[in-house]
Amino acid sequence: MQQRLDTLRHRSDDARPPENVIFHTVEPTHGFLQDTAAGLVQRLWGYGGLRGLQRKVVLAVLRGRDCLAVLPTGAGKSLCYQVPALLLPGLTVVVSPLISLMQDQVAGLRARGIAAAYLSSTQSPKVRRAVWRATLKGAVRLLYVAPERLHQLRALGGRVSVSLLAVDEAHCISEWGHEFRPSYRTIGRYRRLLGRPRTVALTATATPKTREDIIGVLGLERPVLAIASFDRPNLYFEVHKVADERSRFEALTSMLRGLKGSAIVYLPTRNRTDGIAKVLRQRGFNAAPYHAGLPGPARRALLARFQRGEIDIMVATSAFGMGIDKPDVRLVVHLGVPVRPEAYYQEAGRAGRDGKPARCVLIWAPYDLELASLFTQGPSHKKSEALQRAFDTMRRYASGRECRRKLLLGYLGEGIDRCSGCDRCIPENSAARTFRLLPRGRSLQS
DNA sequence: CGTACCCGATGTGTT
Repeated sequence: MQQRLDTLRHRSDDARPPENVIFHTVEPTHGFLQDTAAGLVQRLWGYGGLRGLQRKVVLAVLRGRDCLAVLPTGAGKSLCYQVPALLLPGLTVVVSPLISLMQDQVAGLRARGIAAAYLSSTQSPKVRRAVWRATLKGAVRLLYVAPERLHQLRALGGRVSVSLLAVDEAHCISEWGHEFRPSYRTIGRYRRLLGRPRTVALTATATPKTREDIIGVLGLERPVLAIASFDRPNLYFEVHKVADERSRFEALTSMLRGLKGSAIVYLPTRNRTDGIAKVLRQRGFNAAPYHAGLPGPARRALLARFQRGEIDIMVATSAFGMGIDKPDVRLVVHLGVPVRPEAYYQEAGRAGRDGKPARCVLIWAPYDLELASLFTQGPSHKKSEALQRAFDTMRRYASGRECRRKLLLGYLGEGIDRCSGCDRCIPENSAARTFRLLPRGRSLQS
């Protein structure tokens, strides 16, 4: 509670770029042809055109269809709704989970001359009023809001028609909607209130069950599905079982000593994040802790320093996640066992975004499984069978003999022909050579 | 365990 107050207090005195509410307007483009969408992408983004599944989504949305897009980071999810937003008349409402994501998106759009805006608690009443005024005048093409604010869209009162609703990071409906951010499960209601505009839901990770949940909650009608492969051939998956904290720390430092480039170390609690970061620093590593207990400005500074390469190792809770896109993370280590495989895969997948070889390592001790099992009860001690099943998969991931990649991708609903590298399929030292994971002469096993 | 929005009360410093 105290920490929550701290975060709030620091948010207001935080230095932010000036809130510009003067909009430039891009020439409206008429016509619903593929050429028009491609032309727009060329003119405003400088890309050759739309890519595979991206084009599928854009065309489906332009034809008036609902759409569920499950595309990995880097596939260009944002364009899937931004391009239709510019080609359709009226307003596009984008539901986004984080203020920082809204700010990034709006800044990017405005840099291209697109009239985009967001509404959030960080804005002064003056700025918020200006955004509303511009929106009601029809001067805003894309309006970003958190789900908690959707009810305010009643104020549009039919004066502005919403032609497209986009739900970014739509997995939040399933992952956060039940306990943490219940507003996520009410989006469907506001969709009906807005006259059931065509709707596109986007996420990078969703199991078949999560997809059904998203479709149900939003009330998508015969949605077009655009689902990409999640296999990341350049990632090597490995698991190390240890008996105690001492050997766990030894395993961790031996990996970090061989590190070329940057790494993320994930821990289950803030306390342990602080502790491990401190000990690593004492041992001479360039590491820093990151979690939601730190004041907002400090978090932003840490993120910026990590992205500039001034911090090598981020020791973090799951707060270190959305909106991070550092291409050259060579190693992601989990100390402890996450409950949900999709969360594990998403965090581990922050390694090797540049396509070059990278390692995803889980270091676990038997008591980690008991702790994780406790978490499957949920915060209100409700038994969740779905969570139980998810954790069974993670237990098998940690302690079973199956191919790590096949298990994770299978859980995400994808079958694979062959594994490009995990400690069950390729012996570690030959993998160390293939993946160039370590400097010459070092053995992977400590 | 850990993830974030929202709002409104209270306090601090500037016009």
